[in-house]
Amino acid sequence: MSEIRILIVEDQTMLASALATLLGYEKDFRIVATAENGVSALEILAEEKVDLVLTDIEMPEMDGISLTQEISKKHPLVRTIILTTFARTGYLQRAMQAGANGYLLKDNKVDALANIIHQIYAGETVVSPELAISNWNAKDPLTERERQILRLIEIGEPTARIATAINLSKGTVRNYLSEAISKLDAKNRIDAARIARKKGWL
Amino acid sequence: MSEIRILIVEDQTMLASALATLLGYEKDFRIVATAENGVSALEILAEEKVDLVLTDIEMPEMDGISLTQEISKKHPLVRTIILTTFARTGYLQRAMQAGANGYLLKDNKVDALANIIHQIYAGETVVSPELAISNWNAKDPLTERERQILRLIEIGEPTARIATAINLSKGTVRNYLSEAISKLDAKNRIDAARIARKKGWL
DNA sequence: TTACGGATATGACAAATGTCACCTTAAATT
DNA sequence: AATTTAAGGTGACATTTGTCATATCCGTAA
Repeated sequence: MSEIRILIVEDQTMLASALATLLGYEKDFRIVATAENGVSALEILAEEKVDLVLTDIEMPEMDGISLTQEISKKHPLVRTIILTTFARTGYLQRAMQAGANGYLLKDNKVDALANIIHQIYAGETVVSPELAISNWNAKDPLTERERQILRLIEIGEPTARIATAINLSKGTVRNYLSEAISKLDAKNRIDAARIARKKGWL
Repeated sequence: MSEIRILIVEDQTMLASALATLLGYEKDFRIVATAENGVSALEILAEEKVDLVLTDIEMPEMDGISLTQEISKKHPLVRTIILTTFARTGYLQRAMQAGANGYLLKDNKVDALANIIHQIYAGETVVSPELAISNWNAKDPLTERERQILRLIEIGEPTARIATAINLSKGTVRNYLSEAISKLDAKNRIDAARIARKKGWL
C-alpha cells in the first residue's frame, strides 16, 4: 500500500509543527510540507504531488474555505479536511459546499486524526458529531451586500466610508444595514456584526 | 537529575494533546496532566506536585493571567509559562506583573519549547523576541471605567443599556466613550473597542 | 482651611445611525 | 409587450452618538 501524501495548512506554527511531527510517525503518512496560508498552499500543490490537505479556516491571505474551493477546481483528486476551532454552522455549510471531504474540530485528540485521515482517504466524508447534530437549523439569511457591509462595520468603518469603499450611496448602505439588523434581530450595527460573525456568516 | 513535572493548561484539545505527547518524549519531562482552564488547573495544583505550568491565555472559566496570579500566591515555587497566539503588549505586561516566568508565542516550532522550558526551570525569564522589541512603547491609556464600557460596546450594548448596567448616567457613559475614542485615536466606539482589544487592553 | 484633582452629571449642538415609504432602472419572467 | 423582481437610490424623521463646556461632589494635599 502506498503512502498518503499530506499537506498541512495552519498558521499557528506550534500546532502545525506538532501535527507534522505526530502524523509523520504514522507509517503510511508522508508530510509533504506545511503552509501557513492558502496562497502558499496552492503554490505547493502546483509543484508537489499531494493526496490530502489538512487545513485550518481562519488564516491570513487566503482562508481555508477559499482554499478548498480552489483545490476542488484545480486539483479535484485531492481530498480536503477542514480542521478548525469553530463549531459554526455557517462555516460547515460553506466548507461542504466548497467541496471539503471532512470537517473536524480542534477539540479532538490528535490520535483520532490519523484514523479519520484514513477514512477520508478511503473516500468517506467525515464531520465532527458535535456539528452533525446542530447542523441544518439556522441558515444564513444575509445577502452578499449585507455580509460585505457587516465585515466593514466590524473594523469600525462609518457609513460614509463604507459607501465610498463599495461604491454605493450612504442611504443604500444604511438601508442594507437596517435590513441586516432586523433580519438578525440585533440591537444595532455592532450587535448585528457580532451575531453574524458568531454564526460563521461573515 | 530529577524530572521536571509539567502541567499543560490549554483549551484547544488538539494542541494540548499534541504538546503532551511531544514534550513527553523528552527524557527529563513528566507531563503530570492537561487542564482546559484555570479552575481545573488549580484543582490539579492542589493535589499534585508540579514544577512548571504551561498555560494559554484565552480560556473559558479562568484565563491564563488570572491563573498565573493565583499560582504566584498559592504556589510561589511553581514556574509559569504563558503560551499564546497573541503578541499583544497589554497581555505581556499583565502576564509579567502577574508573575509569569516566560511569555512565548504559539508562533514557534514545538522543538524550541523544550529548550525554553529548561531555561525557565533553571531560573531564567524568557520572552519571545517579537515581543521584547515592541514592548514598552505603548501602554494602556484607558481608565478602568473606559475599559469596562468598551467591553460592553464590543457585545453591541447601546449607551442607555450600558448606563443602566453600570449605574451611571447616559451622559457620563458618552463622556467616557468620547475620551476613549480620542485617546485611542479611533473613528468611533466600534473602532475604539477594536483597537483596545487588539492591543490586549480589554 | 483652602485648593486641587478625580469621578460623575448636565445641557446643548452637530453628526451619525436606524427606519420607512417611495422612486428608478435594468434584468428576468410570463 | 406587459409584469414582476432585484439592486440601488432619495428624502424625511426620530434616535443615538460624539464633542464640549461647565457644574457638583468628595477626598486629599498644601
